Amino acid sequence: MAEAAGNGRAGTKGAQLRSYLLGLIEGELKPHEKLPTERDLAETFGVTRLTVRRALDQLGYEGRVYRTQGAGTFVSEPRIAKSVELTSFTQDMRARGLVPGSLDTVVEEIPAGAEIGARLALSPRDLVAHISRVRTADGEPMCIENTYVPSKLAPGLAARGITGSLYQMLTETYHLKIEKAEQSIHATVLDPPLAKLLGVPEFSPAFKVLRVAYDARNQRIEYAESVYRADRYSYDFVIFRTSRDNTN
Amino acid sequence: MAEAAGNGRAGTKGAQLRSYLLGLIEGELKPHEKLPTERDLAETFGVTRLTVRRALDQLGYEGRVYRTQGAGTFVSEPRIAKSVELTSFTQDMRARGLVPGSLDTVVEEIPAGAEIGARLALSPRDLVAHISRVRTADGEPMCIENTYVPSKLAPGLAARGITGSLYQMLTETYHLKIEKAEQSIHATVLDPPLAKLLGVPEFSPAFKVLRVAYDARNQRIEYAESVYRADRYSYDFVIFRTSRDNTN
DNA sequence: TCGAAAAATTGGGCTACACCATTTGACGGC
DNA sequence: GCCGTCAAATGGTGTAGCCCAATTTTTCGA
Repeated sequence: MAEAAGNGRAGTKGAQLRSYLLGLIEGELKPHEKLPTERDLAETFGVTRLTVRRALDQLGYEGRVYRTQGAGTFVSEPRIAKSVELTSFTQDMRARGLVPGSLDTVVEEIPAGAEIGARLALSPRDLVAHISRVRTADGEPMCIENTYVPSKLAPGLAARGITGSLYQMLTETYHLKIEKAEQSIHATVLDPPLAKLLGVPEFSPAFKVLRVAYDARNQRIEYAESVYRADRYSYDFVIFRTSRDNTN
Repeated sequence: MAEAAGNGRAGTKGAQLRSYLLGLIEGELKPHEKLPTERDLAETFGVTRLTVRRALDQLGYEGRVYRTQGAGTFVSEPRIAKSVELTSFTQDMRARGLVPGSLDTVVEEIPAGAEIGARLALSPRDLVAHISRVRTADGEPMCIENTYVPSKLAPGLAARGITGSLYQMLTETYHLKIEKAEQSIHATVLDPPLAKLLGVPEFSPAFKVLRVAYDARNQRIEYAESVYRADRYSYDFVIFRTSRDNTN
């Protein structure tokens, strides 16, 4: 592995450290084995403890390690899945070792209308690119996706069409980097037409996911409504008790 | 100890700062208004910028503020719900201004068996307290909850019975503080008996949530299987792009 | 007058150090 | 041999200050 992401040295020291630690976690160490101490890591990498802590804290938040005061930092048991990270369908499938694809892709430019406009903080008259497609993994339908992107942020997107990853195109062509998203997950059942599209029995359970994605400047880039087959999907994540409120 | 018990001042400086900032966010400031700068906060509170940053970063992670380099830190639009935080049903309902309750509570002590044992990392023969109840909000059924706690961690729990919040009892009686949980959310439909318990039509959509909860020492405290009415529940959260991988 | 360049502001990352809180393990008394 | 005590190890919180990167504001010239 050692993805290293192009760029020889990888960005910050914290990021380098993170890569190294991920290597340890996925390579040498087994679950519940102890990582080097913060002070050791700081010394061997020539950075401060604070920098080490930031990297370890992040991994802790992602559920890859757990930390106990006085004892040490330990590798977590392997995660089943990970929905805490922001990924596109394409990334998600590739991470699972599946080949992502699309069926019935339709791209059009339409006025946002009331609902989509509200989601993207646009006037109902503003134009958006609407991408509708059935997403597949290894050729099998997995979800139905309707994505909306403000035309003024990505002019000509509708004309250009979508080949693979929308996120990739947004990044490379329009320099729009999505950094954050608000997601709302609902449970539903598939009505006959949707069930047929996904190739499952009518009234099968499904997830309906609404997502508003933002860039670093809190600008709304994308609104997406997706319907996922529940037999192939689950959401798995780690949550923490945040503050020290005694309000039980 | 003793120090922060009554907590007139709340424990750490970071926590005090957090409280103050939450006050600002929920009180004086409106969405998209600018918070004081890190340097200002540091000075007025007599703490370092690092301490301020930690508090602000945490709020950012929780989606209550957003930060833009060079510009400032701003209040986010109000959250619809929050599932990023670890709460008990009781806490969750109270936070929404509803009165939590229980129906048909059954508490028994049984051997863990294969599945529950695996979830709690116990031998199938080890005893667990099994609590089964229909949770209500303002008297209306909201979810069906089956909770399992290792008997050796909470001896006598089955005999003692449950009155209100299990989490509260675990904390106060057994000094078991849950700090982290792994949650897995599935979509399903309600079979007739469950539908009847929840007072909704048969085959209504629902969430099935599996949760393993840990304390600070990564000890498994609780395993819970819950079924929530989908018409009353959704999961809403904020996700971030974690690292700087260009692997689109 | 307006736009581009320069300066100030503000968050992001890091160094170096200090002390506290909890856990672990070794030592020693019984 | 067992168990309590105490010191060492380890993560948690905090101070003080530095430079960098992105954004916003100001300045100044065409």
